[in-house]
Amino acid sequence: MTRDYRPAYQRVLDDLQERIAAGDLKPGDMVPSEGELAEEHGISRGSVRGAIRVLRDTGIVEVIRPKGTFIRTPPTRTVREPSSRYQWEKDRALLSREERLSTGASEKESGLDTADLEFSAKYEKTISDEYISGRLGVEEGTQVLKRTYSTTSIKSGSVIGRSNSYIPLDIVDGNPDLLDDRNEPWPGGTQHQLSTVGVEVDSISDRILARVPTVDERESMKIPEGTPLFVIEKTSIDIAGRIVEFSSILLPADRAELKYSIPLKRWKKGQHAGN
Amino acid sequence: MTRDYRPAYQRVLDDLQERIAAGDLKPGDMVPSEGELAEEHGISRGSVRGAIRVLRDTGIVEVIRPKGTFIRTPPTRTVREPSSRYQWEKDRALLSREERLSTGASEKESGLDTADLEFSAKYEKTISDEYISGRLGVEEGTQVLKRTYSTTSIKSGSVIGRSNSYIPLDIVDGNPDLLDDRNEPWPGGTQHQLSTVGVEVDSISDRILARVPTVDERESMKIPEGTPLFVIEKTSIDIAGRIVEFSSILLPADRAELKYSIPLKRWKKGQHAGN
DNA sequence: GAGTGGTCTAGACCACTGT
DNA sequence: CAGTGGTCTAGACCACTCC
Repeated sequence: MTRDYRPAYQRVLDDLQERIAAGDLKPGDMVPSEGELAEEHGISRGSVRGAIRVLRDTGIVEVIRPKGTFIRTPPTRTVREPSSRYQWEKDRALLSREERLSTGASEKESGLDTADLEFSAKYEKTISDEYISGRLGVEEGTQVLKRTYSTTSIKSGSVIGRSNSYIPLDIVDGNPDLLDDRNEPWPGGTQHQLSTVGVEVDSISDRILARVPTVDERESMKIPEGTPLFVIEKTSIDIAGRIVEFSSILLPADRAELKYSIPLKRWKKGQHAGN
Repeated sequence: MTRDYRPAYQRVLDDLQERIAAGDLKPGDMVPSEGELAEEHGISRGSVRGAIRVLRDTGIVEVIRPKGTFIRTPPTRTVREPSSRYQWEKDRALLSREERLSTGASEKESGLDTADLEFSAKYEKTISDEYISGRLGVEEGTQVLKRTYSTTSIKSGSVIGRSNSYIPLDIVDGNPDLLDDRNEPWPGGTQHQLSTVGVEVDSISDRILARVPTVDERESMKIPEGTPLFVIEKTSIDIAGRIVEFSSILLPADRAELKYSIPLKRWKKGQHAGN
């Protein structure tokens, strides 16, 4: 007689994964309750919970309390494509107000409906701490404009992205409109805002990290378990070589993907096939 | 009298986080054992385990069995900078064999020692499935060269990255050397390999996702709990507009960061300050 | 009131390592 | 051998929603 040496919770896990793979459990379906599964397998509820936790932590199921545990529907991903988006924003900064009004910034991201997006912004003057100073290349204690943005999908109630943007105050204080968050959403975005104080952005550099969200972030952005967070640190440099803006952008990785295109310089004629 | 309404495991969690924040528990230190913590707080071991799980899942502690639970030392991150790296690789494809030999590909990534890196490659002819066909823009069932790469840090024994690369076979079968993995590591990398069959890469597009690793990936790449996985889907397009290579690259996010620079076109003279 | 998952207890046995 | 975390049990009470 062959015994089954797998731990009890592993047997439940394998069983559920088989049912999902076989299509017996489809997205939206409720997983049998913990009590039922315990009885089915002749084990205690604690062990069943171990199996369910693995499925939750890998984003396969979602607990909706107190209804039950359900197979998750994979969310649609919003594509963020900085390599073309940043240039598009720069081109737009030269257009008239009417032309800029006709298209927004976040609507450029595909996969989502404009009408479904809710946008909020808050401005605040503050003093740069060690971290922000390092990123902006200014002295600690320098006055900066801190702008906090949040984009939410109304339908799903989930946050698409959230960002903190920092600009040295002396760059923007020539235009009082730039210090007032009632002017948001600003048609044309940051690059147009900067253009009103004579700043032309020359290049933008993105640093990308991924990590597990903190408990606070999970709750405030309604991120399900098993979903990492993209952290994009965006640095804008103007044609004089100054850092004119730094943003830290948080994107839940189950609803975002990033895309960068890198064009390469052409070889000169007849140059290929180095030996 | 004020009662403490937090769940028991939450109290242990908060306590441990305070001790870490205060510096009482530093990287490398052992967290008190589950039994000790249970006694300290007058609760059962099961509740203590709940607190420890949160810390493990957010990458703060690491369990080394059967020694104990320890505060993790944040690993050094390897910077991957595709926007300059791809151009650098292209430039290198034109150099002589000696010049190409003098510098490797992965050594361009900063943060790691060349001598510490172990590299392995395996080639295999195969038939493209639906997914790969879609990515390469070829018909399902087309013959492709599949190349599997793995880079490991010898010292830490952990995998830095792993990738699967696919090239339509008709592109490379003109040069038998390209079908033989004994020629790896190939000085100059993929772009030089392609140059030997007359292919000049014109642009490369990276699609970036992040997700929680599967159990298999966690074990084979020695990824600690609480660490997401970067998935980079890299598509190379040649000057004729053909897709000449597709790779899927896995990078554990605790030891990687990505960096992309986007140069912007200059405005013409006197063009700023659109109204 | 019935059913769900969240939390908790007080025990238990196990595999593994280091002394 | 002692000490660690991994697994497990058989109960229990709770807050919440739906009917």
